[in-house]
Amino acid sequence: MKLYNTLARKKEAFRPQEGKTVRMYVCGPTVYDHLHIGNLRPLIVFDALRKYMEAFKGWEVIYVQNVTDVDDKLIERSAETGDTVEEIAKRYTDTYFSLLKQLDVKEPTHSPRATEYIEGMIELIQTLIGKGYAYERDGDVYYRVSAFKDYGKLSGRRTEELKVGARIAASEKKENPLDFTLWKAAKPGEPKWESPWGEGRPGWHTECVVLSREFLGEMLDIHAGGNDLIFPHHENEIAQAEAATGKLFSRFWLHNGLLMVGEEEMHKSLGNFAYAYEVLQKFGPETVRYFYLARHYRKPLDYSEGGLEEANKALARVHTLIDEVEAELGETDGGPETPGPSAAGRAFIDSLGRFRERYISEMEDDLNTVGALAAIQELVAEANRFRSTAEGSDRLALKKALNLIGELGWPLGLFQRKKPAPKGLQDELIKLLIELRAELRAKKEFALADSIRDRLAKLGITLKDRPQGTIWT
RNA sequence: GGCGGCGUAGCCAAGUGGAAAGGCAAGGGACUGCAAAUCCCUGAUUCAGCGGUUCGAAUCCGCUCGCCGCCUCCA
Repeated sequence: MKLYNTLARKKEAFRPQEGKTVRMYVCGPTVYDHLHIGNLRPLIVFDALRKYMEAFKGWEVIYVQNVTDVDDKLIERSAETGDTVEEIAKRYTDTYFSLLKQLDVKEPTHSPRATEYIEGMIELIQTLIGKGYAYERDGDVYYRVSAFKDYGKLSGRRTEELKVGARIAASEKKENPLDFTLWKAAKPGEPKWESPWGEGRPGWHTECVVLSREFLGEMLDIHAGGNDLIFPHHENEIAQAEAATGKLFSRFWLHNGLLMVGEEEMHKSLGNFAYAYEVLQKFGPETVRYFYLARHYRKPLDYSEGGLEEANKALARVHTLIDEVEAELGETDGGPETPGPSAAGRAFIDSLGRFRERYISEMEDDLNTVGALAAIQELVAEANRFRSTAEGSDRLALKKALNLIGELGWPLGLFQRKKPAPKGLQDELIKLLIELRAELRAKKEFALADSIRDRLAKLGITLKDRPQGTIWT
């Protein structure tokens, strides 16, 4: 498949470096607050990529996503609330994982907490100092940007351009304003670990290098995150990893576009954000996923409730088909006496393969989920046409369409069928009411018939009269 | 100032050299006792504007206009 590689600035053919194993790392959250709705985009998009690779390419994806549980933001939060850094980290790590579950994001293979790998970070910093890529000043350690000749290769920046007029805070301790912090000496009351340079904590940029290497080795297949991380975060990761190992750090760098509100980026500091859990409460996880996947992942996406409502309607079109075919055909396979499909039935079944091919070619082209959804929508239209004309056992072919929708929807986290409700007394009672109502309708006693329909509707049961009979969902 | 990106129907949005996907909204029709759903039909002679390259351009090149992101923490 082809993926747009930020490092090459173009789409490139992707396959794992080794066999069928994909080593993939996605930058995770700093757990100082609930996620906002914009934070969900990489989680959903790269989850879809991972699941597509697993389901359609037959690759095994080792998916690593860090949890940053020590950071300036956590320390600030602790000072504001009086809770300890540990308490805050625990609280928001828990809400983070429950959010993933709710969104049907497959759990990462590994979700390392930064604080559990401090030792490895210290070792990396020592290696860098030993090779001349870092230096210590008063308990802080800085990376010597001038020592790494490829600095800027990901973001397309040159160090001589960066240093002029840079907004980087000048520090007398740094040799060069571009140098970034690898180890920060602890101030009183801050979380701290012992190190050769005294008590302190690692810098954020060091964390991802160590955590990825721990589980994925020295060369990753894919490193992904929001495009706001390209500089400086990912650039600084490359500088550390490649200086330490002399090897390419990641073969592919994937970056999603940001969520916009009006004409500007959604950001906590701008106060224009909505919390993810609030939006999920209002619209539900599947609608949120559809909303994101209906726009190509590299482009900016405008957030609006209108956009979510539209996604919800597009989604409903698919679910109507699924629910109604389920309601009509249920678990039946027609039994052994069922004749095979007619010519029309066979033509419909054959057409399904074309939608599958279209879906695959869209997904293979830099994860074009927008085109993939269009393929599914066209499949739904085709199935609806077939549904309005097919007769008898031919209608069983609709179950093949449902199976295909489920298969294609799996990587997207969409259109998964609900577990079949156990057949019970309720089922029988509803059938009884439907039969009674049919008799009333035959006698043109519509007022009573409508009353049955209305009262069932109040119980959450919708009746739909079809040429094949009444179905309920 | 440097780097990157965007501008496609009323709205959202794919497509990036060879007949303008899909969704939402709107109008007309079919089906229906009604309802809900579904189906059919109606939409861009055109892709911000202007030039150029090409047999052929929304797609490539140049210029202009409008907008956004990064260059400090950010997904």
